[in-house]
Amino acid sequence: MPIGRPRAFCLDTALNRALEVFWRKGYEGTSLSDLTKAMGINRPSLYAAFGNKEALFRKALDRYIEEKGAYVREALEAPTARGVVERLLFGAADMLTNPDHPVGCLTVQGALTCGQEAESIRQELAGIRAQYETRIRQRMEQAQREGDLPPGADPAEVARFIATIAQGMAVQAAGGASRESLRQVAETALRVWTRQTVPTAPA
Amino acid sequence: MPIGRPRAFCLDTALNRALEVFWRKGYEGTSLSDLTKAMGINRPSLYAAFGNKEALFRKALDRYIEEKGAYVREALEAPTARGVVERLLFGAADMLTNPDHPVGCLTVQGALTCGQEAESIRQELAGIRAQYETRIRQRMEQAQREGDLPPGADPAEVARFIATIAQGMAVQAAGGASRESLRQVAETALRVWTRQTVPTAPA
DNA sequence: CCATATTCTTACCAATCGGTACAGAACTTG
DNA sequence: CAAGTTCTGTACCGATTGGTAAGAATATGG
Repeated sequence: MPIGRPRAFCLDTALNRALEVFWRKGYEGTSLSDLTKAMGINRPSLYAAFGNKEALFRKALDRYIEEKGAYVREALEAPTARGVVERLLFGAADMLTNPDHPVGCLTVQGALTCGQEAESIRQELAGIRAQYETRIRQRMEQAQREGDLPPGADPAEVARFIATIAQGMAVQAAGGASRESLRQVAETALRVWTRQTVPTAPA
Repeated sequence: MPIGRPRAFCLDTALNRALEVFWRKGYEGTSLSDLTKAMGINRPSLYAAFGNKEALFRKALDRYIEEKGAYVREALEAPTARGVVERLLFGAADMLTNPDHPVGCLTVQGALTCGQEAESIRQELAGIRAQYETRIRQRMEQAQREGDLPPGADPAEVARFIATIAQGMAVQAAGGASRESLRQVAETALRVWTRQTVPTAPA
């Protein structure tokens, strides 16, 4: 046990509370008072433990990606390209509407736009979304090497398309879309999966 | 000409400037100072002419829908279902990346999440997005009556899928996606259009 | 018990937030 | 010209923003 007065709150749960608030209200929409109230601590405790609002957001974002983004990592490990997409889209539908936490996706609704002071947060989130697309593309390239994706298909195009649908689902979730409706979107996308990966049908 | 001191600025261009700022920074990310600076007027002039920040946003939103959403109305009037979708998606790709105004879609990035005070704006935007989907659905129902969409297809499902893609494109645009990449997404979606509208292929 | 180290609480900071009071300027009407 | 009306500019409002100084409180190591 470290020397000095012991911390009266749990870092872990406090961070979880902060994540929830940022998730619901976005970076700019969340005030320090919102945070301290939800975390059950005073302002100086927050600053001592997490730095400042921006640093706290980044820590919450790390946790979000680690925990709520776990399904993405698992999906990318599915044996077939089709399985990857299936897990990505249904995983998104479930995560985005999970009643155990706020709806939608933090990387989309955290700061899609913002004032000057939050610009670096906005860019970080955009970078994470870009990474998401990149990882799908790399997985599709692998699938193509493995003969799992037709040689004529464009992995980048497939990845962008899937990422766009997933991000659209995030917008839908932010607007209150039900899990069933998002699952239907995933189903629709999957129904055409095989066809979609073939750029041009031979005449 | 009305009695009293004449207004020293143009209502129309001032509103356009306001729209541009809200579009770039979102409702919460835009401050009164941002607005007055961009509009070239002082605070009391803004309040006298437009009410308050929220009323100004709503007026800017009206103009946005009227002008930048024109392509949606035109798209819905295309003769075939496929033509409708084609115009919707390529129109979105072009509008979302038009260099003459901010990138992305105001109804998506204006206030996807927010603090308490902007809640009514958030809901209004969500409602407009829902309307967008509804209008597509109604057009697909019409197409189905006209035999333009297979009887087995679900107009609501098609509409939701198209709306989701369009909204995903808006997120991509907010992240800096190029016009070409969004056009590619539109192309990908259209390539599978015919197949997609047939729920289950007969065995 | 003392010294040291860390956290907690209270109270505060300057800056900015959205919004407005007020006086003078600029116009029309008579 | 004078009266009436509306806009503009300055200067301000209370509330809230993110962030912190200072001292009391609580632990460990001696």
